[in-house]
Amino acid sequence: MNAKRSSIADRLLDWYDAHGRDLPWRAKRGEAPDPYRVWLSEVMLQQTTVAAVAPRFREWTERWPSVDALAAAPDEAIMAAWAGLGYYARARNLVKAARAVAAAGGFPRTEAGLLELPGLGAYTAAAVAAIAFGERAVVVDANVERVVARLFAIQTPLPAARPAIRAATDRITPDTRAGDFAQAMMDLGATLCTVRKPRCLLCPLRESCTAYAEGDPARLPVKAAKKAKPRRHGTIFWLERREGARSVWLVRRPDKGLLGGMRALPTGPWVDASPALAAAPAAINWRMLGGQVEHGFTHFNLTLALAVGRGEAQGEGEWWPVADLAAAGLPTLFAKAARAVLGEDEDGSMT
DNA sequence: AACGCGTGGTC
DNA sequence: TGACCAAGCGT
Repeated sequence: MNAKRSSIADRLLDWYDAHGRDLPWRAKRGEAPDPYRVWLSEVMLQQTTVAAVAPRFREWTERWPSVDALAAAPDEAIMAAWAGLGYYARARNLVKAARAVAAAGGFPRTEAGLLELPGLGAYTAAAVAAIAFGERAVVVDANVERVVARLFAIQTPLPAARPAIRAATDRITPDTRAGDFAQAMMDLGATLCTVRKPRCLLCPLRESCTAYAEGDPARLPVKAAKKAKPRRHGTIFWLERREGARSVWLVRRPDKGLLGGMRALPTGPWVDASPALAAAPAAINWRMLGGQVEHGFTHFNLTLALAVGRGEAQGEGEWWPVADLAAAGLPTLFAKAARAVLGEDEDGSMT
């Protein structure tokens, strides 16, 4: 059978066997995959780059080598360990899922069962079912959407094109090695069939690719226009106590919403106009620092003024030794603000 | 169905 | 250099 007649899946799997990436969560050839590592890596990789995840995955699995170990850990330790990775609902759901799995004595072994776990949606349930358990599941992430939209020259803009893309992916998914097929599609999307400047001359599927034949594969997939990001303003309060080791007042953010459940510096409301001292955690004389902190979220940009003061705190929170702030597990926004206050910021994010 | 939800890299 | 984007999920 020549290359032209062999299936897309066959050619892709041959390419994967020769050129697939060596990633820390992938089982070595001939070894059985560990569902815990597959699940953890898939959750970490949701909307997060391989480069960002790799070191965090290694640290995490060294500290908590099994789902039972993770299930036994305190919430606070898990949330702090997730700090900096973003999308903190993933960590909240990770805790719940780990305890459900530990209580059940193991992971569900089917796509439908996995879909019941918190934090596993259509993509992750299919990926874990295929990669960890060998089920023939149809795995569609942003890489697969791009590859498939180009292979079949699907012109419909995303997200309206999703049903057609899923159906096309189903048609080319093999009955065996569905997990390798999914990982191969993602490797292809990450290394050759990239958003900009795809390297079509190296692509094992070039002969089957309609977008390549038509001459401008980078044009696909078409995407709906995005809304402009508003800018909001707020104040971060850096409160130190007067006595004892140098300590700063930290609060825990509400479980739902932005940065939910994470340790944080107190903030006032985030509003459209300029900041004020509303909602300060102490009625003291605050000193406003000259610089501001800029931070971008998915759906808005934030400019934060920094108020510094000394005194007794009001409300719930804890005094945290400044020397040990790295262990508090602050989300990047607050870590950035702390650096600015402590004058450790050399890269110009103070404006 | 559209929106809320983080962060860092890329060009 | 700011806009775009990444192994999406929950509501």
